[in-house]
Amino acid sequence: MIFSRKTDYGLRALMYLAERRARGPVTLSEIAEKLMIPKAFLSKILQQLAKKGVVRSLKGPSGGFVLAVEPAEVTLQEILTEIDGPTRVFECFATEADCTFYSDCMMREVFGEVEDQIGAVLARYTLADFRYTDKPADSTAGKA
Amino acid sequence: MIFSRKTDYGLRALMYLAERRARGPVTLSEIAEKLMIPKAFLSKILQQLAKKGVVRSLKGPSGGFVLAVEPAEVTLQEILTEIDGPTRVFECFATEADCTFYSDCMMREVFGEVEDQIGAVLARYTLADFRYTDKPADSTAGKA
DNA sequence: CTGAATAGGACCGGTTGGGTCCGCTTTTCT
DNA sequence: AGAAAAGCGGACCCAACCGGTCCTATTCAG
Ligand code: SF4
Ligand code: SF4
Repeated sequence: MIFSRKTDYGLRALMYLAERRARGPVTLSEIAEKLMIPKAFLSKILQQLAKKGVVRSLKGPSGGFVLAVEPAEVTLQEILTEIDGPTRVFECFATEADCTFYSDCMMREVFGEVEDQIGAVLARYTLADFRYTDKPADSTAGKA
Repeated sequence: MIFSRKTDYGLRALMYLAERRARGPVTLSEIAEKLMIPKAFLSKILQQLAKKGVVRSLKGPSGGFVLAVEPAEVTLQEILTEIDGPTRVFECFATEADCTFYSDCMMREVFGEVEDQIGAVLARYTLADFRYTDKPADSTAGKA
């Protein structure tokens, strides 16, 4: 599986942050709770994203995370790369010496093509396409 | 990584078998040796392929493996599916209850699209496109 | 100064990928 | 019939990785 839970968590968190952008930093706890993501784990993901510059993190009280990019400006491909590293479909593990096919390998070619196609799809979407809409007050909680 | 060593080994073995098709069964040992694949491991892969009907296996002396399909008739997609199972790019692990996005999830959509694209590429090739050509007598062995 | 917040390192249990071993069965050859 | 040459298949093994936890250090608002 190319895209893991981490991918999912990270992307969802970014969607959430995109929505709250205007309203200042959002705490880890809030995101984790609303999105039902294990807090400690999400923390790691967000830290990573912070280092890559996708989000900004503010310490101290009234701190939290803020999206640092324009949602429509960052492609899904970029995001996934920052979370999971470049999308690798296959990696040739041999060298010229231990693979008969090395010098003219069809597989490397085809798998390269596959990777390109994936990239192409992923590049067509931006974070702005992934909208978070707040739940309309949980139905089990009596409202009316 | 979607495509593993197993994929690589299996596909290479099939390429080899495609070339030797006319000349009767090829033994596991021969394939393993020529292709530099761990014998016991390759055995497993070929067994699997035999059960799926891609190759036929003959026991006893003068036995071995024979390709059971027409190289040009079987797509890369089919082959890889038999070796590795269906090409899964992402699997949603949540249910309606634990993911806020469930009912209208963009990710599932996009990842589905990605899978389709991969399938499309893979379906464009057949085993016949993956040719094995015997090495022209190893260059280190003095020939001239 | 204190408390609320992130940063980050250590650690951990389960799964899986890659691979081995060995005894069993089938088939052919003499 | 028996020996030898194949494949069959189950048990096992190891290392890496994934998902996740925990604990301490740091930073900053009030
Ligand atoms: S076949 Fe191609 S990809 Fe596979 S090992 Fe040989 S060179 Fe690498
Ligand atoms: S976001 Fe979509 S894919 Fe991810 S868990 Fe929720 S429903 Fe499944």
